[in-house]
Amino acid sequence: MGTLQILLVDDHPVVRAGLRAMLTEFEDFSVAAEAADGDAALRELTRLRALGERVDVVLMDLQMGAGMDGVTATAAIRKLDAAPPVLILTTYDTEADILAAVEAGASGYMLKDAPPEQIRQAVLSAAAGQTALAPKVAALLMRRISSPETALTPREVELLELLATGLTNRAIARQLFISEATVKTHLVHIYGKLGVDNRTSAIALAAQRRIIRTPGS
Amino acid sequence: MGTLQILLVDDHPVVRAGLRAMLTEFEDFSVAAEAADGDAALRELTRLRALGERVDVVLMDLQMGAGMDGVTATAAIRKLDAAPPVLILTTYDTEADILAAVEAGASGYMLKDAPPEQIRQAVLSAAAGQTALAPKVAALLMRRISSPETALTPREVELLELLATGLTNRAIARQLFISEATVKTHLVHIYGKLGVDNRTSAIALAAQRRIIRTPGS
DNA sequence: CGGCCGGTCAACCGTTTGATTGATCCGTAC
DNA sequence: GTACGGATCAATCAAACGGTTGACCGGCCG
Repeated sequence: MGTLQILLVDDHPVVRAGLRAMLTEFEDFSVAAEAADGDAALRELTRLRALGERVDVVLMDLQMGAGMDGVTATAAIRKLDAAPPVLILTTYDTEADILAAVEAGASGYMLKDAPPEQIRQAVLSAAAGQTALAPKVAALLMRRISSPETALTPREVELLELLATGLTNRAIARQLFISEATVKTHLVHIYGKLGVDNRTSAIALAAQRRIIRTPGS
Repeated sequence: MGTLQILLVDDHPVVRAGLRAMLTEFEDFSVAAEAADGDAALRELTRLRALGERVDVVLMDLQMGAGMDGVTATAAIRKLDAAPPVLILTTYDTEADILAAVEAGASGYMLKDAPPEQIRQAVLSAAAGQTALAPKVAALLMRRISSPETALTPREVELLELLATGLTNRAIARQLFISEATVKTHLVHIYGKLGVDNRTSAIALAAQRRIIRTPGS
C-alpha cells in the first residue's frame, strides 16, 4: 500500500509496456491501470475509485490517435474531486502543446526520450504535488518569458496556424471575421517578431521553433 | 537456442524497455542486445559476431536524436556479409522515409502504434526473409503506385522540400543552379498534381500526405 | 525512328503579398 | 486619467508569385 499507484495513458502498446516495465522496476511504483485514450482514462479512473483504489499520478501522452486527446483529458481529470496530478509524457515539445497542457492543469511535462531516472523523479515530484519539467521544456519556457519581444500574441499564433494550413490572406480574413487589411497587419507583426519576411519562412520557422504544430495527418 | 535473436535500435529508453518486455513475452524471441543509435548498433553487431552470437533480426527506429540515423544504419548493416534483415519500427510514415528505408534495404516497415501481435508477425516474417509492411504503409505504397498521376517526380519533391524551408523562387533557383523560370514551371506542375494553387497549401498538403518531412527541430 | 516525358528556359500579365504610414477603439496598468 | 499595447481598418506602391503559352533538349520505349 505504500507504493505509488500510477495510471498510464498512451495509445502505443509498446510505450505502455515500456513504461510499465520501467516503472515497476522501481519498487515504490505500481501501475494501477492502463488506458489507450482520454475517454478510457476517465473510465479507468472512475472505475478504480468505485473500487476504492487509489491513483496517485496519471502519466499522460498528448497525441492519441483516436479518442479524446491528452489536453482535454487532462482538463477533464483535473475537474474531478481530489483529482490526481497529471504528468504529461510525450514526444512533442511545441510551445502550443506545452502551454495548452499547463493551462489544462498538468503538473509536469516530460519528454519520452528522457532517461528512466529523470522520469522517476518527475513522477515522484508530481505525486508530491510539485511541478516537474523536462530540461528542454524548462529551457523553452524560460526563453519564452525572458524574451517577451519574440512572444507572439495569442491572436498572432492563431493567424500563424491558419497560415500554415495554406490559406490566403483573404481566406484568413473571412475565417476570422476581420478585414484583409488586419490580416496583413498581423502578418507584418509576426514577420517582425520571427525575423522573417514572407509567409512560407514564417511557417517553417514557427514549425521549427515549435510555436505551432504542423498539421501532420 | 531455437529462439530468435533480436537487436533493438531505438534512442528512447522507454521504447526499448517496451519492446524488450513485449518481445520476450513471446517465448520464441529473445533480445540479443540494445543500441541507442546507428553507430552503437553496428558496434553491437560486430561485437556479437566476434562472440559467435547470432542476430536474426534488427529492429530499427528511424529518428535517432544524435548519432547515425536509421536509414544510414540500415544501409550499413545490409552491406555486411550475411547481413541480418532489418525491420523498421518507427512513428513516422512519410513517403520520403518509407522509400528511403526500402532503398536502404529494409525488409519491413512497421509503425509504433501497431498492436503487439502485428509486431510479432512482422519480426517473424523478417526473420524468414520475407517482407512485412504495416497496413498504413502498405496502403500508402499502393496509393502511390496505383495513382501515378499524383506521383511527384524526385525533382519535384526536391523543390517541395526547399519550398517548405521558406525559400523564395529565386532562392530555390540559386540553390538548385537552375533559372527562376524553371522553378516556376516545376511549381505549376506540383500545384497541379497536388490540386492546390499556391505554395503554402502545397506545403500544408505535402506535410499532411507525408510526401515531405516537416523541418521539426 | 518517332513519340513521350522530365527537365530546362522565356515572355507576358494579372493577382497576391509585403512594406509603410497612419488612424480608431478598448482594455489594463501605473 | 493617461499612457501603452493589442486588435482593428485603410490606402498605396513595389516585389513576389501564379497562370499561360510556347520552346528546346535528352533519354527511353515501343
